[in-house]
Amino acid sequence: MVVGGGRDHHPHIRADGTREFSKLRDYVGRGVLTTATYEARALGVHSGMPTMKAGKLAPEAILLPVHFELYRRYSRLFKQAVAEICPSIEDVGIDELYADITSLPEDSMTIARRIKDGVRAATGLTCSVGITPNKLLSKISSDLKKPDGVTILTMKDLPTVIWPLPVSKINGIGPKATAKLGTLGIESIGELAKADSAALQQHFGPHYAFWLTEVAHGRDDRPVVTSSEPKSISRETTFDRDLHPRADRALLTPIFSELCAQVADDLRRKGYRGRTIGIKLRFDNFATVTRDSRLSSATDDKLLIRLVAGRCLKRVPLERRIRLLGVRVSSLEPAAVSEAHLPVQAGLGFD
DNA sequence: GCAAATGTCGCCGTTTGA
DNA sequence: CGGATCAAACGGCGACAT
Repeated sequence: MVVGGGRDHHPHIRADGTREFSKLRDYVGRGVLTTATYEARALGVHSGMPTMKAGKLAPEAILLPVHFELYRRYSRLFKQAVAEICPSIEDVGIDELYADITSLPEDSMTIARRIKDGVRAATGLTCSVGITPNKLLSKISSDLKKPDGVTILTMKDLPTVIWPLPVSKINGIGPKATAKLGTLGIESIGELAKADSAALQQHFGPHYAFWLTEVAHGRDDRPVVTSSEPKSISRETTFDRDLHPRADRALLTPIFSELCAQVADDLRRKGYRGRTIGIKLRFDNFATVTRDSRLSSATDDKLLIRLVAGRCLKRVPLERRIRLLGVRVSSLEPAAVSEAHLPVQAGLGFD
């Protein structure tokens, strides 16, 4: 079974009230998978994979639609349950968190048990836990035994447990860095730990080279950050088909305006205004461009956002069909602080 | 061919403002 | 008043994450 797809494909309700789910092989569209069961993963399917491509690997898999409201509800329950046990928690997306448990008196295994029991009681779900000296190692460890696992490490375990792993297991080493390290003959974290410092600097620059060496030795002093303010709020959409900037203008314009309205609405609901308006385009060849424009004061007004976003769009050479359009507002400030009712300084006009 | 949505961060070249 | 200089701000983009 897999979850994802894109757009709204919902189970068909039969006459007797039972539900008929769609098969992955029947999917048509440009969506990607949000996740997949371990059975589907065994066939080479994984989250982020284009749904069409997954359909070729696992045609018999059942395709479920995404239910973000439900996931958010369970995310809240899960985090509340852990918060009952752990004093300091950092949010990392919808299904992960870091907790600083330095101050807890119990031993690591007891804490892991309490967390897992608490999460199960609150949600009915299992989770996997890594308990180690820092965030870097905990992130790797929590992934080692899945599902429903516990991994407890100290620095002594580094050579035997961490060093054999591929460098891509390190949070922050993605596909590009992994490939580049591979060309240098560095595949495992252990190989990275003993890699020649000068060679690393040569290829990655002094800053990133230093970081690579630090993380390869399991060193990480980042604190658990318990609160943060958003830096930007955005909306974007991928079209069912690539749209021509002029021939499909009648389709693009209302989508563009709707994205602006949604961003404005998100800003208001979350209590922010922003000074920088930006757009994002992705063309049929998957090349992505962005354009930003800064205002003299922060706004959450959809018409002003639309006006400025429209000016950004005029700065992009439109020689290809467009597959994605996005609108972003950044340089955020709390709406309470910004002067709510100053006269708007820009002239308004429709294009 | 087939590649979402949302967000953060760092780098770098250019612009701007003392 | 015209440059030179330097730091901060801005804007674009790539990499990475869930």
